[in-house]
Amino acid sequence: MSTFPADPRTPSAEPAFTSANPLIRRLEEYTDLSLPARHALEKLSQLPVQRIQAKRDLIRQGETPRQVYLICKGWACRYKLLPDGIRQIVDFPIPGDLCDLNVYILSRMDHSIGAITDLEVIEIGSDEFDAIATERTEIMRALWWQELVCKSYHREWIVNIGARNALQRVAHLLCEMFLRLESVGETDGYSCAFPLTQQDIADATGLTAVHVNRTLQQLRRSGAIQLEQRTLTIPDMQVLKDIGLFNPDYLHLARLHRHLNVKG
Amino acid sequence: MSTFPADPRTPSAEPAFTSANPLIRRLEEYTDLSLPARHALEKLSQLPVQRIQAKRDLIRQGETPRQVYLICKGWACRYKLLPDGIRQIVDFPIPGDLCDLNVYILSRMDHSIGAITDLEVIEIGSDEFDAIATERTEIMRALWWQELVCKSYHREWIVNIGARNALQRVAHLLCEMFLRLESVGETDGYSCAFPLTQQDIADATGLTAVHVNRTLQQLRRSGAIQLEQRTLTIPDMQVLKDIGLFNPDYLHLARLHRHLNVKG
DNA sequence: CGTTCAGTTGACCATGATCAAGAGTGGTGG
DNA sequence: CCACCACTCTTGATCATGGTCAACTGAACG
Repeated sequence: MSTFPADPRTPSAEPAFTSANPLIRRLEEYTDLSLPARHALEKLSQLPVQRIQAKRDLIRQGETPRQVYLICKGWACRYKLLPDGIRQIVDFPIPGDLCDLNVYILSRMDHSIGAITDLEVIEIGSDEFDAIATERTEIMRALWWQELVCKSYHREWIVNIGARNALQRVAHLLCEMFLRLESVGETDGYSCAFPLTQQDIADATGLTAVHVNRTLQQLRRSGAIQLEQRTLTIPDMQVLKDIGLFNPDYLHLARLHRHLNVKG
Repeated sequence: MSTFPADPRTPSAEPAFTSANPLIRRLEEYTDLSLPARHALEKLSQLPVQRIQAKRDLIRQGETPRQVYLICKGWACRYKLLPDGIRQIVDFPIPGDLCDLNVYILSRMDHSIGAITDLEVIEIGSDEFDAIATERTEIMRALWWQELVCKSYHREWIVNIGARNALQRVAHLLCEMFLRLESVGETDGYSCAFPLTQQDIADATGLTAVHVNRTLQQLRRSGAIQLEQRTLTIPDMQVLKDIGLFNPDYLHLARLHRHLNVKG
């Protein structure tokens, strides 16, 4: 990444078919990766997988990060704890997401990363990472893209919590997570696994669990969603988007138009 | 930035004295820049200055960014507008801040940038920028540091709006802005220029202007702040930090300990 | 001097918080 | 196999933080 060539994205009608590898799928939202780049990424994914139990932390606020984590399977959460014990979740990393490039730049974690579900992660040490960074500036550029997109999620979460009411907040969160899951192939038609408890949703939206409960019931009653047994179904995404004042631009999903059930 | 050398920060007791140039001051929070790097940055700052009137937008959501803006003088705001007209501010860029590196990676702005005060900005086109990026990976690394720190601000704003009450939110915002201003030499002892209207503060904290008014009065009555004629004075930072549950770690100010009136 | 904009104040209201109790579910060990 | 426990979800009653609406003040500016 010593130079910044022009944006390599091309509006190709049908790009090379996406991999089952979530990282590759994710990065291909941004650019059509070259074959050698894909191979380099495939090789990364063959590093030994670490398994983390649900509710454990990968890393805690204040610690010095030693490697980048690539989420292969399961949901994580980035969160901060206030002195009074309140937990604010600021993002839900899902398969294909990296936590965090700042390993190489910031010396201490300013937030914690916890496992929502059992996780499979790959820990990428500096050596492997530097090798990629050196060999394939194309990949580094795609990784920085991911970092900037995650920053865009953060901005939208500020808007969500600061400017929307309870119903809109919850609807918006469900839209975001569904589309992000869809973009890495983790949905099945109109449904996806949805492992968050109502307390998790509350900590992410700045509401209480009690009120999230009532809000979800309202969304269910209106027919906008089904949510039971940790499975979310969105029969008509447009309805949910309208409720949540959802505009998908901030997800920076270039290939959004190819996705099922989404008008953009 | 084709490789990631180890964190170059050293806990030197007294680094080379900081420049009057806010960008250099800002980047020196992260690393002691080499002399050639400083010269390259000084040269940047000699590009022609653009003046933007207060309340004008530098760039709007949906537009394609064409250059990086460096704020030299004045306050800006990043914000998003909801369909129902509500404005949520997600950051206040101040002198030394760049908006945005994503020019080179993201194709469309997902938010707008407006001028709070009259601004002086330098527009850095791709050519100048690529030259720096190529010649001085040290600078690129420092610029990415700034990007990641800004992302950390975003996270803390999510926490601020999602997990703090009105008094805490406003106190926290005042702490953050004062320390950020201090780190680029824009404070004067216990005081700084503070051009935000109560409506601006409201749009940044998810409150209403009326309630911000009452909250500021409470902070004034408690002696935590003085705020009049667009000048903010914080007689005892510790008091305000306690009110706002403020922990400065997320600012990633390595040289914080050198700052006046701050215990860390 | 009138207009505009920011700040201020008061009365009233509503969204969502708090508190409390109970139901359903899954896992664990006796 | 069942009893127990922990956790999540659900529901109702009540409360409070902060929103809404409206009017007024004061300063800046042409």
